[in-house]
Amino acid sequence: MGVAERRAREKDDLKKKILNAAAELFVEEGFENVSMRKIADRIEYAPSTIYLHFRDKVDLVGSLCTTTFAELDQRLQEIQDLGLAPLETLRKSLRAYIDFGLEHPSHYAFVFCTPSSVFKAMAPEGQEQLWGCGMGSFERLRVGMGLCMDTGAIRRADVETVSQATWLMMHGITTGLIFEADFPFIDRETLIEHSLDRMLDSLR
Amino acid sequence: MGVAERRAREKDDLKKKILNAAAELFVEEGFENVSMRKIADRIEYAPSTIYLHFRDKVDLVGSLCTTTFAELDQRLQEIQDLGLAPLETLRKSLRAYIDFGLEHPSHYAFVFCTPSSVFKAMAPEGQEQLWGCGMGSFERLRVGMGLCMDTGAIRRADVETVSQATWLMMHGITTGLIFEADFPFIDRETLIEHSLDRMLDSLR
DNA sequence: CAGGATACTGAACACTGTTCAGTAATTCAA
DNA sequence: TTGAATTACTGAACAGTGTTCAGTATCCTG
Repeated sequence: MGVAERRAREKDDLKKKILNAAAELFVEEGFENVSMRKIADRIEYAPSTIYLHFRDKVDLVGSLCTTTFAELDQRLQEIQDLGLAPLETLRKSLRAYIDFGLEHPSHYAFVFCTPSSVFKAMAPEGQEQLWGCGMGSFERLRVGMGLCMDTGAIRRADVETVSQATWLMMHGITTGLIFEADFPFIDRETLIEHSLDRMLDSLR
Repeated sequence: MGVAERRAREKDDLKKKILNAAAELFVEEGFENVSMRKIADRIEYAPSTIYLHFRDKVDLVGSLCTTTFAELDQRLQEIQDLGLAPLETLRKSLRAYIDFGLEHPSHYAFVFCTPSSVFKAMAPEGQEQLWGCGMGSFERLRVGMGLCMDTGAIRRADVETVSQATWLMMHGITTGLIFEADFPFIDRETLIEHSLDRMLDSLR
């Protein structure tokens, strides 16, 4: 009775094929320029077939981003597992976050620079997954921040306030460097490291 | 021979009418949901008429944003004219910037969260104007920063580096609060003031 | 009043996301 | 080996988008 299994596998294969094609187009041309027809063309199926596997375009791209952001979570986990001093772990995590965003500008921009109204149309489960992914990463920041305070690496303050402000700044660096590519920024490495220095210094 | 003048005035009136209608729709529904047909409907003209006054949609919205961002520049000028201590001027300016962004989320998002490729299609003059507007504001930040160093209000450092990093952080606060409206942020006022405190403290 | 400039329009083109009736292929039961 | 039923997939259509352009209607000038 392996028929059902094979069928399910084939179904899943096509879903992955769609996601792959979409991912390619997404990084090649950005969200705005990805169309269902282009995706369908690339995998040689009719556009309507995609709708048998995804509720709509946002659901598809959202699913794509969930997968990619899981990678960020993994990277943060790995850094945490290194067992470094809390402040060092925190700094490496912040840096990893920024680097991740710059490596996946389309994904980052879609998740954080799309009006929330767009996501409201997503399937609740997909919405939950994407949201949970982001919240998981923020949770890591908050915990790391608390640890730094507990060990006296930074001065004691309201963890929530400090974490949120830190995320906002970090987000600004990422978003700014993604979209303002034409701005005459100084050397990117210098700019990021300087910003991190200041963000962490202000916590001491 | 006032005919030409009257005609020019009428032409300009219609242009303003278009801009007004677009501005309304822009704040009501955001960039994505503004369509040329909706604008045309609102002013009771055919969609094609708009193209007699604007090269394309980006040109129209860009023109809109240029006007709005001129207001920011004016606010910053006013703050500068108050003749306060350099550090106080700087802080008030940063705060004004954030407030401006939060008051005009659609404009801010369009200017800073739109792929630069989109602007490349704009008329060179409009592009120049919008760019100049943003650069003007940044110039103000840089000058203010330099003044703070000269008077010893903050420690001496590379003005360009410090200004760019500061803008990125400020931009993060603005963008983050605009798009992540669903995130359970703490009290907005507290969050902004705390962030400004830290940004400036790290410069002392 | 004729002729020319100007303002404006309607229809079309090529695209978009999305839906759904209908077809083709595959599997299962008799 | 058939017939029925489930499943997979498609083609055409709908309503929307930005944009173009031939053609009309209005106005101003000589």
